[in-house]
Amino acid sequence: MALSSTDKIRQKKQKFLAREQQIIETALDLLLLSGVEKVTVAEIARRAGIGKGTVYKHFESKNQILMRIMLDYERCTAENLRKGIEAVESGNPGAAVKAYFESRLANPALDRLVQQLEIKLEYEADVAPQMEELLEIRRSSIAKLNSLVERQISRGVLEDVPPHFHYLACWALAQGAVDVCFNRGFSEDFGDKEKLLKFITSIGVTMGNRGQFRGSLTDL
Amino acid sequence: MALSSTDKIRQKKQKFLAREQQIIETALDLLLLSGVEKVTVAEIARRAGIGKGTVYKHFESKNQILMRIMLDYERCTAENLRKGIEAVESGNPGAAVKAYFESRLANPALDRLVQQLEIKLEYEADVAPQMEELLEIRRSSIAKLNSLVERQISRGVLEDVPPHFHYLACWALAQGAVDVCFNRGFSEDFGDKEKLLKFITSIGVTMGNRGQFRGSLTDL
Amino acid sequence: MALSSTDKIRQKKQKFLAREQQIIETALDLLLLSGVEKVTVAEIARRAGIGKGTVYKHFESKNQILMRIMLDYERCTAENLRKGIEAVESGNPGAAVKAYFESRLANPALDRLVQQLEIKLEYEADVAPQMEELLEIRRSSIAKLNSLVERQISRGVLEDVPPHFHYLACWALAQGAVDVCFNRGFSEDFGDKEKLLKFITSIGVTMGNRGQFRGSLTDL
Amino acid sequence: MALSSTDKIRQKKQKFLAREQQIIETALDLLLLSGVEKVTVAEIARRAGIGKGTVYKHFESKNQILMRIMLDYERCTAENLRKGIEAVESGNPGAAVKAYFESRLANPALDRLVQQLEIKLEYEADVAPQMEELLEIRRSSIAKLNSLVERQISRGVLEDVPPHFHYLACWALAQGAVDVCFNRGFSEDFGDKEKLLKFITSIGVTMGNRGQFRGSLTDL
DNA sequence: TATGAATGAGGCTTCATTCAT
DNA sequence: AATGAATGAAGCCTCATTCAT
Repeated sequence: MALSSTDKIRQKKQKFLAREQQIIETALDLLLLSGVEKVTVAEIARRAGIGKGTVYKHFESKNQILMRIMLDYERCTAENLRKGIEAVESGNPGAAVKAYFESRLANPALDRLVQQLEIKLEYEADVAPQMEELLEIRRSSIAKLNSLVERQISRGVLEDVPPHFHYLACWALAQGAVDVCFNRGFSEDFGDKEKLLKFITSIGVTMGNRGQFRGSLTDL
Repeated sequence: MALSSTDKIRQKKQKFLAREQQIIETALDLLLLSGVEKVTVAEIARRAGIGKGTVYKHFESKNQILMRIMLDYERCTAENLRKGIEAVESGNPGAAVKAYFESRLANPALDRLVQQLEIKLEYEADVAPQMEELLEIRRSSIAKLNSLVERQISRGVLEDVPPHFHYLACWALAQGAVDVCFNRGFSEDFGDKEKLLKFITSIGVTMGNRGQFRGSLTDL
Repeated sequence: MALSSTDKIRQKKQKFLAREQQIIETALDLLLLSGVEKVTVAEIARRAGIGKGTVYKHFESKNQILMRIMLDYERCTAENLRKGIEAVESGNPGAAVKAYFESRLANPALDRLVQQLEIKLEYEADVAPQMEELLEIRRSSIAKLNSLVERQISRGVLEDVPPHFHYLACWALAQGAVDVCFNRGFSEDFGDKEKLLKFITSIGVTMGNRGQFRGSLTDL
Repeated sequence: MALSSTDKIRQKKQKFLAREQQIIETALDLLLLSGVEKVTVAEIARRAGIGKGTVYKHFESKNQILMRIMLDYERCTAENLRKGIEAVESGNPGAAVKAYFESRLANPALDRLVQQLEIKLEYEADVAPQMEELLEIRRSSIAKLNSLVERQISRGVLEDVPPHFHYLACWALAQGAVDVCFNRGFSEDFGDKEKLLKFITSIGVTMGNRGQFRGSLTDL
């Protein structure tokens, strides 16, 4: 039953990577629980059941952990969007918007967290390369969206405004929908969040369609 | 021309209040300039040209300063909304939504700052009473909106969904519109923010109107 | 007996400056006692009877404290050298060298400490401006020495080698003399350090004089 | 052609010793490159192409590595000095001093490094035995020097001062000459370090000779 | 009343050393 | 024997708040 040396090494690497994932998940849990500014490296380590030093074997800095969470999320969102765009091309016109909304509203707490992380990390020098990578992902998504929207405008499905108006409006609504879920005073008493988010998604799917505005866009 | 004792006292009070306002404004400037987590009490005092100790004569804690900024803003928004609702009652159906959007999008940077302050202060014990006050303002606005929306639903202007769906969707869009203005990668290359915000406002004004969804709401 | 407001302010400033001096002196004591790498900011603060934070009201970083000690010492040495050069010009040919040696050997422990500080701080970014200032002081001393030595060479007092040979040799001997005082194994058993340093100073004063080498310099 | 068991063991020992040497050399390279306080065990291991744990199979602690470098150097210097003293006894009076200077100035960077290591390790408990060994080497050299100098004094070659004055002065000059090579501000602009060191060596060879001081030693 | 020096808890990070594989 | 992941003590620095003047 002896494992070969290669196997042992592979096993070790697996364990190492598993621990990395564990750090990220612990960090994520804590971030969701206590808020971005309350989480410390010491606490992450304690909760993950490891030493502080171990964290730094996996990540160069605390910011790198946060950045990793952001990047993972951004990649996931971009992938979902990509699938949605594909579905549009297969003849399902609302699919992209729907996919985007569902991707972001599937876990609003996480989405909101990532929004906050972005604010925190925006100009932190030690994660600049990763931030650039993130922006690159977005730019790629934008490029795809632009051509998609342009086609839909030329087909008369969407209002003839600059393409980015459409997807930025969409993004705005999704962004805001997430906030709705958490803001005290407005939403805390409403138990039917699910339905609300569906309603908002419906708006997202139809907004910007030609004819919706009934003349209110003449001044654009 | 010596001032009477009463006058002197009044003058002093005026000066004291003026200084308080100055602290708030300086803090606001710095918050907008550097971000919520970068501003220190020392810097506020320095920029306001007063001593750090003086700041604590006016506010019990740093959080109280931030809270005050939030409250001022919330009151202003609520007041604008109130005027909008009045206008609706004077026969201008879209006025409330328009007023609300314009109020929040007039200074997106400030709006965004306040969103962040709310996250930061959400569960800080030392501003709990003021936070309650803020929530009270919101509840009051909500009550007004609820009856307004109910009337518009019964008149067939708006879709027949729970009233809060309408204003929360509206709030979400406004919230998101603000974020659009600042997020890197999505919006940095677009110079026509003005028009974009008008476009989003247009969506806000028409969204939720009956007939917009063309059957997509059957499952609510 | 009431002090005027101005007096009070002045008194406060004095106290503040006195504390700054106290920090430097405490730091110096500790550095001499325990070695450059053993002294911590916490320890300095504790020994000075103040809080850690207070240290950072006076100095931007730990390195700045060390740099200050270096600069103070360098200025003092440069001033002593300047006086020595003046004395040379008043007709006392060995005065400069003697002044230099006496200045540095007056407190060998301090001189040695400063040598070590220089190594530590050499390429630390946060004290680069002050390091430049220190080098400027040295350059100024060098310029004076150069012209002095050139005159003595042309008068036939010193060997005709590049001027900097003379003062660098001098500097080397002083530098080394300091080390002699502290190196275990060589000097620990000798109680007559005073006389030894005088002997070395004598060498310093006469070395490089014309005729000393008796032909051993022909290959230069 | 299978190797005998004894041969295999011998081969293994060879390899083990070679690795030890490699660690020392890698450490030395790094120390010269980055400075005593910047080198970590991890970096040494990485550069040597071995694991960190392996380093600790060869040395009990990081300090032991540094100590070893010192001891190697000290032994080398002592050996050179011994040869110089032999040459003196063969009728070459300046040979000892010359050998000593040449030994130390042959690689000033290394000499300087060792000076710094000595400061660092001076009172470190875990290398105390090795430090004692080093001091023993020095004492042995000193004993030889003492008798040599005494003979030269009695022959009228050297000034009649306590013997250790002579070799300590010599040591001081060598020590300082090394520093001259590296100190910024004094030496950075001079390209003719070679000649300078020869000049200083010349001084070393002649200093302390009878008649040099022309009466300036009367007060000793 | 206004001030700003003083405080110290608490955060991030480094690195020599250990030990299970 | 060789490895390198894990550890945690220890260091530097920040900043909201207090308090003597």
